[in-house]
Amino acid sequence: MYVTGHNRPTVTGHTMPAPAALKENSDRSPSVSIRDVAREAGVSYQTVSRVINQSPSVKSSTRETVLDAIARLGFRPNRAARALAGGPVQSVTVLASNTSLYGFAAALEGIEEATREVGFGMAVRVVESIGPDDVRDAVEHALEPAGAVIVIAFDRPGVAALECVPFDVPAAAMIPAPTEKEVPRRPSVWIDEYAAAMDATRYLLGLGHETVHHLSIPTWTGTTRRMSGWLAALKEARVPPPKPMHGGWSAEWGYEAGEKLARDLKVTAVLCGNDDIALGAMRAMHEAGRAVPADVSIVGFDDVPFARFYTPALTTVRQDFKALGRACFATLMSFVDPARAARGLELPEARLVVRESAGPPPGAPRGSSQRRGAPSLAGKRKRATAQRP
Amino acid sequence: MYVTGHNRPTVTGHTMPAPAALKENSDRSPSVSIRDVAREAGVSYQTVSRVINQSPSVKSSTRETVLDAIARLGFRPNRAARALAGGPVQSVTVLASNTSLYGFAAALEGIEEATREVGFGMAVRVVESIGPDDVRDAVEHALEPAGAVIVIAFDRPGVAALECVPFDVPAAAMIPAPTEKEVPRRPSVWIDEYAAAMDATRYLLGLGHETVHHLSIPTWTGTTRRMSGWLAALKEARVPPPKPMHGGWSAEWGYEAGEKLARDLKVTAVLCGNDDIALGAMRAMHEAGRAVPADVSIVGFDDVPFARFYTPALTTVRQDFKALGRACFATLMSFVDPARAARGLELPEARLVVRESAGPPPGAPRGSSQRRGAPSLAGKRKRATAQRP
DNA sequence: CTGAAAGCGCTTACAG
DNA sequence: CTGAAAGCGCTTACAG
Repeated sequence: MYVTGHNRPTVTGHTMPAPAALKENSDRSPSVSIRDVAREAGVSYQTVSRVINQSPSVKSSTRETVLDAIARLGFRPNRAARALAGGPVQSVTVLASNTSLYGFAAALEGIEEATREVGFGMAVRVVESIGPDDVRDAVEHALEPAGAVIVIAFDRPGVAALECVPFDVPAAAMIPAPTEKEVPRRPSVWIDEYAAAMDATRYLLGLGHETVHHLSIPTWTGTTRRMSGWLAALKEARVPPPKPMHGGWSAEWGYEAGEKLARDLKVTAVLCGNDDIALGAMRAMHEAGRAVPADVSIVGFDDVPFARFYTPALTTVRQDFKALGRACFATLMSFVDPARAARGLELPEARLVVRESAGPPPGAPRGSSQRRGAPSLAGKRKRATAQRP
Repeated sequence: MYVTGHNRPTVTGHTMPAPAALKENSDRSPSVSIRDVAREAGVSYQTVSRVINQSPSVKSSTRETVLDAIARLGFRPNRAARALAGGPVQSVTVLASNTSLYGFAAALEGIEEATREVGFGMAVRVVESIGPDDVRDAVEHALEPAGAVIVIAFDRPGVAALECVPFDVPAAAMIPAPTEKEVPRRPSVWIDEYAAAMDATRYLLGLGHETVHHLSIPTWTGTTRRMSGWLAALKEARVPPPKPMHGGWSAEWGYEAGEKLARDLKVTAVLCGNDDIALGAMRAMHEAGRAVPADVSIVGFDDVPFARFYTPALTTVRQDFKALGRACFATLMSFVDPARAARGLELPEARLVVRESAGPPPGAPRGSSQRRGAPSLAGKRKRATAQRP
């Protein structure tokens, strides 16, 4: 009895309005060209071109006249023509393996905003991890209409895509923080989560936990900056590091890993590679009858928008992927159109946000919970500049 | 002591590789044109054009020769030129007020997949709700490189954007399910959640709740199909409907609304307009000391990927926005390129997914919990076709 | 089935 | 400061 039964199609198509209706609604002819504007303004079409390209060498009175004509006619330049005629780059194609996971989606938002502000278009192409050929295909396909490329290279497919972008195409990438000696081969931006991961681990240790386990995000270099920070904090406290686990980015994987960890009663604190993993791990703990944070503390990474609404609210490390997206576009612009590139961008650092999912270990003596003191949570910002060495 | 202190810039830019390096990595000259291919293949460039456009009127041996030359030279057609020369539409611009909220992001994913499959490009432009002029601006801006437009018109800014799309531009929209008499003015797709909302409400009533409250998503028509379904189930049970609340889409708003509801001890069941609102409401209940589902039952809408990992796992109504995105692109294609449009698309219906966040009201007599029987949860699918009446 | 023409709407040089 | 030329890489007709 609870089953739906519509009489209406769930997907419908309606015929396009009749041509007559079309005319009424468009207040200008489909194609007003610069020649039309030129005629209207009584100048040559080259002058119109100069005006729309903000050329400084146009008398201001002429400019006014042209601008008026443009407004009257509702003219807007044709991007295809501009691109074809060798005009400046006006669009970016973003290559990513995913567009809905938090980090990716937020980065995309940042890029979109930044492109919009300077009148760029933004195309998006998902690159799946089928194989090198497919990646190359995807890249080439994506490049066609685009002037420039941004690759979200947080994961394997992303990195593969980045490597397939021909070097004659202006490109910038968002990458995992490289280690000290690594030098990205492309203009790149990243958030270095080393210090924040160290903070988070110290915080857990400070709460009285014997050790801290780590559920890592996937890595193809065998390590991540998050992992290094975790390791460093453990080393600092002379605690032998437990073997980190890794295998996926998702809550599903976090759940599976959490199930394993839940069986070991000595596990009382887990630093997760991202909030999705943390959510899955919390769920697994709950199902195993291990209360969070009473029995086991969970700390995430990223601070997804919903983290503060979880129960318990998730203690996590905040990262500003949106700002990172903007920064990436800015560094791309510094090559493509230096004059218009954003300068002195502020990229907030990753920082620990303490909420409810971590606490003292079970049976910890009262007072040991602040053994090493609580971390400072004041928003620390650092001025970072997209620079060209 | 927990404060970060990097020595490395968080944002870096690296110089572009030297021209020499560029050459090495690009296995073809930057611009191989159809004329180059024609020369290589020993045919005229028109023939090349025919081959890349899958014209049937090319001798297959000629086609082979040309395809060979294309592969050898690494030729790929220039989209700008194709568009300018009046070639067929090859790209879509998606207009949306948001790209990261679940429904929007999932729809975008579906559109992207569908475009990729047919070799279309996809641009994305966020339309902010600043004012009609800005929307029109955004639309016109977005249209430039694009051949066609898809508007995600779930909310006000989306609807405003849709209305600004000139009728001479092929466009399709994803809209809230219209009421019986409404006739969308554009080719549109939607999910009708009436029946599922009714199911959910009946389910709650069946659990023994006196009534069901509703935290609605924003609406500009005063109602939604979700609300109608909720109302219908209440009416069916002869329960006078409590006044629905609305004000936002977010967990923040759900939290605020939940705080108010938590004060009223007679509130034992809440149907939320989406899962974010539900998450916020659950959190508010938790903070108010009202256990979910022991004291109050919460049901969401959408089934976001994390709903099953929440604690309690969220009982909600699943909607397939990704499929909706694909369907929308398919209906657009049926106008733009009927031959290549996907047919007989399957769009899963919205359906209730029972998990843990709803249960009998506090103090309910044992056995009343199934008063009206449990809903069938079997996946019901319905064949829906993108049709042109 | 294939070739020669004209042109899409712009932008760069190049002239004055 | 402004105008006349050539051409970006393709696609449509139109011819044969």
